[in-house]
Amino acid sequence: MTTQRPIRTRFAPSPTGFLHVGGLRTALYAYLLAKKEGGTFVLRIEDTDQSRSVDGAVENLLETLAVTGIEPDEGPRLADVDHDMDELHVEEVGEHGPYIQSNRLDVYKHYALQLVEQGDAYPCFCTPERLEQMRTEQQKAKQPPKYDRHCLSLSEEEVVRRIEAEESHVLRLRMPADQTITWEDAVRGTVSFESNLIDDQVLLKSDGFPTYHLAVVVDDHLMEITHVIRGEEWLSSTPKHLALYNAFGWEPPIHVHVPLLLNPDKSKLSKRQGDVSVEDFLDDGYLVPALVNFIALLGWNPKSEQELFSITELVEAFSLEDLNKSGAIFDRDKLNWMNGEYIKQHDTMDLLMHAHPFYDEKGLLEEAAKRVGASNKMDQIVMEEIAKSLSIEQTRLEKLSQVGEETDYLFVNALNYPAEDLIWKKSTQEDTVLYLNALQDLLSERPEDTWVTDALEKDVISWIAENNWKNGDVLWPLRVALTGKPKSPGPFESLWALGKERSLERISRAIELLAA
RNA sequence: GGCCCUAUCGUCUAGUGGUUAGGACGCGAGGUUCUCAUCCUCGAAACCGGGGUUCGAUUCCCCGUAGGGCCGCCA
Repeated sequence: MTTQRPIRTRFAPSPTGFLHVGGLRTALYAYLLAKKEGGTFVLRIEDTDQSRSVDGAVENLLETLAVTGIEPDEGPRLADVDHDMDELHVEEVGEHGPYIQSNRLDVYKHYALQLVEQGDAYPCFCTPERLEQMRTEQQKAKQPPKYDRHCLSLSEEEVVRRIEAEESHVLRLRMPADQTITWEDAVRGTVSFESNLIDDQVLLKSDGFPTYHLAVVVDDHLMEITHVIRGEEWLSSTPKHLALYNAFGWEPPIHVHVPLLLNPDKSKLSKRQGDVSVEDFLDDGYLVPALVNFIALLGWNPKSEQELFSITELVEAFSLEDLNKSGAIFDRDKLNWMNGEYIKQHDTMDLLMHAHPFYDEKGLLEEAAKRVGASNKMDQIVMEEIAKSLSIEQTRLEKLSQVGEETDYLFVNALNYPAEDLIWKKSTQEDTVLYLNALQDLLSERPEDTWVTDALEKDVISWIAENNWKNGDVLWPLRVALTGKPKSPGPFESLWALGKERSLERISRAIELLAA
C-alpha cells in the first residue's frame, strides 16, 4: 500500500454553456467524498476543444455551482471586482493552478515532448481524410478500428524534415504491446483491457492543444488528485490513461466510475428526451436541495430507509462503498414527489423568496399590485398578498412553476361560474340562498382582524351545528362562491386570503346568481 | 462489428447460502373531509434464462440472453 495522502477530488467539466444534471451528480459525489474525509474539492475547466468553446460558459458554470452550494475549495471562482460594470470576473484560488486547461498549454506540450523523447509517443502526419478512409476500410473488413501506425515507421530524417517544414501533425501515444491493463475500480472492482486492442490515442492535437486524455492525466497528477470520480462512459478510456501514468512513472489515482443517468428508454440521459441542465430544472421550479437530494440517490444508497437528506446529512452518510454499479433512470415522478416534500417542509416566508420570481413571471405581482393599489409590484403589501396565495397552495405544489394555478381566484376580480355549481349534492337552490344569506349576515358582523382561519372555522362550524344544518350544504356553496370552482382550496383559507370585503362581495354575487 | 460494463417490483433501491424478499415513487382501494390537494390505513407489483457448486440458491461459478457505454485531432 502507498502512503495515505490527503484526499483530493475534482470536478472537471468542459464548459459547454450549461451544467448537465449528470455532471452535477458527479460533482456532488466528488464534493461529498472530499468533505466527508476532510479533503479538498477541486474544480478544473477542461476547455481543450477550441471549436466547442462557448462565450461566458465558465462564468455560467460557476454561477450554477454557486447556487447548488457545491463549491470548490480550489479552482476558478467568481469575483465581483468591478461593481460599476456588474460584470463577472473569474479569479483562481489554490496552489495548483492555473485551473483552466487552455491556460496550461505549455505544461501539456512539455509532457507530450517528454513522451516523444522516451519513445512513448510519436508524431503522426496522417490527414483526417486518410484516417477516415482507414476506419471505413477497417469497418468493412470487420476489424477493430485502430490507427494503423503508418507514421510510426517513418524514418527519423523524414520526421525531422516534415516537422521543420511545419507540416501539420499530432502526437500519438505509443500503446504498449501485449499487456493486460488492470485496475481496481472503486465501484466496479477489477477491470481489465488488452493493450493490443487499444488505439494509439492522439495526445497533442495539431493546434497545440492537448486531448482530454493527455490533459486529464497530467492535471490529475500535478493537482495531486487522489480519486477520479467520473461517469461510466470513461471506463474504456481508463487503460489509455493508465498507460500514460505508467509511461510517466506516476502513481495513478483511485478510479471511481459511477453509473450513468438514463432516459426512460435506458439510453444515456440526453437533452433530446427532456431537460438535462441544472438551469432548466431550477427554471422549472425545482428547489436546489430537492434536486441535489434526488440525484444523490440515483446511484448511491445509504443502506437505510431514509430518503430525505440535507447536504450536511449527505456528507455525513456518504461512502464510496455504497455506490451502485448499474445505470439509473431519471424518474421525473419521484423528483416531483421529492420536490413537493421540500416545498411542504419549507417555512412559507422563506419559500416565498424562491417562489417570488415565478409569481412575477406570471404577472401575478402586477395584478396584485393593481388590485391593492400599490405603486409598484415590489411593495410590501404585494408581498403579503402573494404570501397568502403561497401559504394556501404550499401543500398543493410539486414545482414552483405551478404557483397561482390553484389560487388563481385570488388574483381576479370577477368570478365566472355557472350558478348550479353553488348547490351541494342534494341541497336545493332555495336552501343554498338561505345559507349564503345567513353566512353573509354572520360574516359581515365579524371584525376583519378576527378572520384568522382556525378561529373563524371553529365558529362557523359550530354555528352551522347550532342551526341544525349540514356542513356540506353550507360550506360547499360558500367555497364555490369564493373560488368559483368545484375543486379548490377550502372556504376558510379563502376567506382569510380574500379578506372581508372581497369575500362578502363574492357571497352577494353568488346570491344574485342564484336569484337570476 | 470489436472491447468493456450491467442485470431484485413499471421506476429508484435494501437484502440473504435457508426471509412471508423490505422501503420509497407511481398505481389501486378505503378512511379523514364541503370539493380537490394534504394526511392516515390497506393492497397489487420483482429476484432475466439455462447449467453447475451445495442438503439448499435470488445470493457463489460458468454459459447464454437482454440492456447500456466506448471505439474522433469531442469531452
